Amino acid sequence: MQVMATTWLSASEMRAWRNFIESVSILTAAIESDLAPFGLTNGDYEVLVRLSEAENERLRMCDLATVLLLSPSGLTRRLDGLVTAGLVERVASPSDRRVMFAALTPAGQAKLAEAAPDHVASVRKRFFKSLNRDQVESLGEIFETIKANLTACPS
Amino acid sequence: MQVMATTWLSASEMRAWRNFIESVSILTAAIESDLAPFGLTNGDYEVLVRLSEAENERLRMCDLATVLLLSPSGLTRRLDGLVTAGLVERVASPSDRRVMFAALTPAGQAKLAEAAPDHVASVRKRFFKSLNRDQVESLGEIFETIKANLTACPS
DNA sequence: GACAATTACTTGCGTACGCAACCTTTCTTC
DNA sequence: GAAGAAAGGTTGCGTACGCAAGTAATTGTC
Repeated sequence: MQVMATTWLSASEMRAWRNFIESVSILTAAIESDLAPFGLTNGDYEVLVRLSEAENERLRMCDLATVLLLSPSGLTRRLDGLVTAGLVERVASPSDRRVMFAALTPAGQAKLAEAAPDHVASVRKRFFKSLNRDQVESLGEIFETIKANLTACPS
Repeated sequence: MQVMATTWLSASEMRAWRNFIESVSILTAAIESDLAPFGLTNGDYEVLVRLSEAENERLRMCDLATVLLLSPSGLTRRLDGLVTAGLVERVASPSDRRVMFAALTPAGQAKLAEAAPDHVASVRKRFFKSLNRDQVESLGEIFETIKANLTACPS
């Protein structure tokens, strides 16, 4: 499709790209497995966190899907599991009958409180432990930039 | 919720962590969709690249699984698709009859040659475009460190 | 040289998730 | 205020992949 002379990745870019890709794989698997003893997946945990941060510990499904970068159907199924586990409730909106809220239950709050310290420790150990202060700073800046660039050109 | 004295993530760490997580989601989806017109997934592409870099354009299944960070069964299925598409062949090893090689076919080489320029352009556009030289350098260093840390403590 | 133990790969099964299709409710427009 | 458009959510279907179990071949041990 693109006929032009290709500019390959430089050695420096290649190093960044491959290490990044591989780190992501290993990291998510490691953090996932650290979370497994609590009966939560990484995605489950994210749901609980987002709900706990929300007003009244509840969010509309579509808003939750947006912040989690999940498709509507993906969220529906993810929630099914959490509802079955009793950690989250579906609550109909009184004002708009299309809308369902996902609401944290007391059990969900308890589960999050139980898992959070270990999860934070896990992230620290897997991700931040080997980095110095400047690197953490750089990292925040770099991915803020990348995210902005990604959302700017969704094409 | 949090009753105990946990060392939470600092603001700086939080920023790095969330932007990182979100960038990964958006980035992989974007790159995946850039690759879709070629009939390849991200994972497919990685297989083709690794085989193209290997001696005789072939690798033992278990070695390929290792470099791709994929489970044996995951690789078996991934290869099924590529074999059906005619991009890769399974070749029995003459010296060890347990072993199967995954070997790039001419069609596979052609497909890679066809997709690579766009893929590189995609990675550049999505990931590197907004970063300066120093940031790319930092990134390489940071994820090299993280990867080393991850492989060092698999616990 | 027979019999574990190990290695290489595949298959059955379960889970996660995206897309497209669908239903319901609300908003818009005239 | 009725018809069409849009928004919110769920379901059916297909794909990806990990784990555990199974098969086949090789290696190690005595």
